[in-house]
Parts: sequence; structure tokens; C-alpha cells
Amino acid sequence: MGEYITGGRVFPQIADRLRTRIVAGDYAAGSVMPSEAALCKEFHVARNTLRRALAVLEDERLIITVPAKGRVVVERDRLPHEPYRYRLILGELRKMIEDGISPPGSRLPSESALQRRYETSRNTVRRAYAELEQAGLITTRHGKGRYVR
Amino acid sequence: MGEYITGGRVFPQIADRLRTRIVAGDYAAGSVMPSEAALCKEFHVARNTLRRALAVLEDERLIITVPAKGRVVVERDRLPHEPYRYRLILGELRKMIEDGISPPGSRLPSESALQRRYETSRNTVRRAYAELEQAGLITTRHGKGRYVR
DNA sequence: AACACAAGACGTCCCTAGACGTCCCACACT
DNA sequence: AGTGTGGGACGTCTAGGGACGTCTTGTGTT
Repeated sequence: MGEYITGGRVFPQIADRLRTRIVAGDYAAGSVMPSEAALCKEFHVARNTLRRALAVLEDERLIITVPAKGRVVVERDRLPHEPYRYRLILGELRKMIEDGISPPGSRLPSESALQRRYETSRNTVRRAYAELEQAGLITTRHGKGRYVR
Repeated sequence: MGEYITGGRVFPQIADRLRTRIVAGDYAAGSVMPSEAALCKEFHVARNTLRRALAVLEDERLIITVPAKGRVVVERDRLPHEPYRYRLILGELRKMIEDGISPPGSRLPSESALQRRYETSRNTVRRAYAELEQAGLITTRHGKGRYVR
């Protein structure tokens, strides 16, 4: 816990301390930083102030904000991978379809199969399939399964 | 684990065994029975079969099926209370408004206040408020709170 | 042929938890 | 007056877990 320098603005100081942690590797590249709430507690500042500090770091391209996820520390010379699970599943399924690995008419994995494969919830799997259906790439037959259109 | 009586139908047997548990109080009145999945496992039967057995008990007014909740054992001479949390909150809030305890223009409890009061999730609180707003009973002012219309 | 049963797939709903996003307001300090 | 801070409220999204509802398809018994 550092002292508060009276007179100076506080959010730049917090930005400094967070930047130090990032370059030192305390917050590993590619990982998610502690949440706003956690950092607010640690630094004893309001969310307002903390967010300003984080905005500074984002301006410096040190972190990327991912809503519903958190702040991800940027990895140099590596493009950021998909932060959302359902988007990841969605991408892999779409690739299988577009590459012809799952030809039109073929049956796609069941929800429970994907649930096991990706170690995720049924909700997330369904979300991915919902978008594929929305995109017109697949059709669903109740009680039977999903098929490539 | 009892034996299976060859020749007889199995779902009536399961209904019998479940009925016995209910009248014996193994499944207390007002409580929720084990889920279909759990009972399927215990009796080593398909969901189909188990549901038939449960349908028998529901016909006999011994249990009530509550989607997303489970089977509730009926309480004699007590009308069943609201099974869904958000409906319960909704009901109490509406009563406060209609009884004039929360007069028009007055501010309603914040989401976090209700969250604490009912020991529930923010989602559930929001759900209740959403229905009140849908019903035109309240209005929401972003950043300020909710008010009786 | 009809029925019971098994097994599995998808559909819908309730509930919890946690992130970030936005807005509003009071206060202090400049 | 303007800015920084603290603090709070509501908005939206991702994710996980679980219950019942419905549909389809086999298999075996009657």
C-alpha cells in the first residue's frame, strides 16, 4: 500500500502501479487482470477513478477490455484469441462446415457431445448452434439432431 | 432395491413405491421431490417410465409439477405458495404499491437492497421489477432508481 | 398391431455469479 | 465554473447448473 501523494491526481498513480505490474509480468501476457471491483478494493479508490487508470493503460495498448470477461493483458506478436467460449465453438463448427468436413446433410454433434468435448455448459453450446442456425448454415430437427443445410 | 415383477407393468410399481414414501413422510409435504433424473437412476428406469409413474401421483393430487423446479408434495389444507422466487418478490412489491404503502412517486428499493433482503440474485430481482414495469406500475430512471408511477 | 420401455435429442424455463458499461449525484479542491 | 473523486443505481453480456416438456427412434412383449 503506497502513500497517497497529496496534490497529485490519483488515477495516474494507479495507472503507473498497474503498468509496473504488467511489464514485470505480475499480470501475465494473455491473462485476465483482476476485476474492477477487486482493484477498487485493493487501491481503496472509487470505480470511477480506477476506470480512468485502466483507460490510460488501454490507450497505451497494454490491455484490452473484454466486456463480461475482464481486462486482458496484450500479448506482443500474438493476435488475441477468441475471448468468448461460445464464439470459439461457433468458429470451429463453422470451419468444419465451410471446409466440407461436415458436408451438407450430415449430422452434427449433439449438444451433450459438444458439452463434453468443450467441457462447457449446455447453454453455451446451444448459443453457438443458435448462431449457426441464424446464419442459415444448419437446420435443427427436434428430437433428432442438427444437420448441415 | 426391490425386484422387478415380471409380467406386471413397471410404472405402476414405481408409482406405488413413491406413493408410499409420500404418505410415510419420506418426502415431506411442501418439499420438492428428487428430480426425474435422480429417480431414474435410483429405479433404473427410463425417463419415459418414471414420468408415467409421476403422472399417476399427479392424477391422485399427491404432487404438483412445477416446471424448472420439480415435483412438489401437496400440503393438505394449505394452498400452495408461489414456487418461483421472482414471482414472490413481484407479488410483495405489487402489494406494497396497490395497498398504498409505496405511494405514486415514491422510490422503490434498489436492486441491491432487494438482493440482500431476499437473499437472491440480481437477475431475479430485475426480473420482478421488469414485470412490474411491463405492467405499467413503475418507471425506471437510469442511475437513479425505480419509482411508483 | 398395440403397447411399454429404453435411450437420446432438442426446447424452455428458473436461478446464480460475475464482468464491464452507463448514468446520476454529492462533495472537495482548484 | 470546472475537474477529480467517491459512491450508488441501473443496463447488458457471458457462463454455468438444473428442472421439466416434447419429440424421435429403437426394442421387446403382448
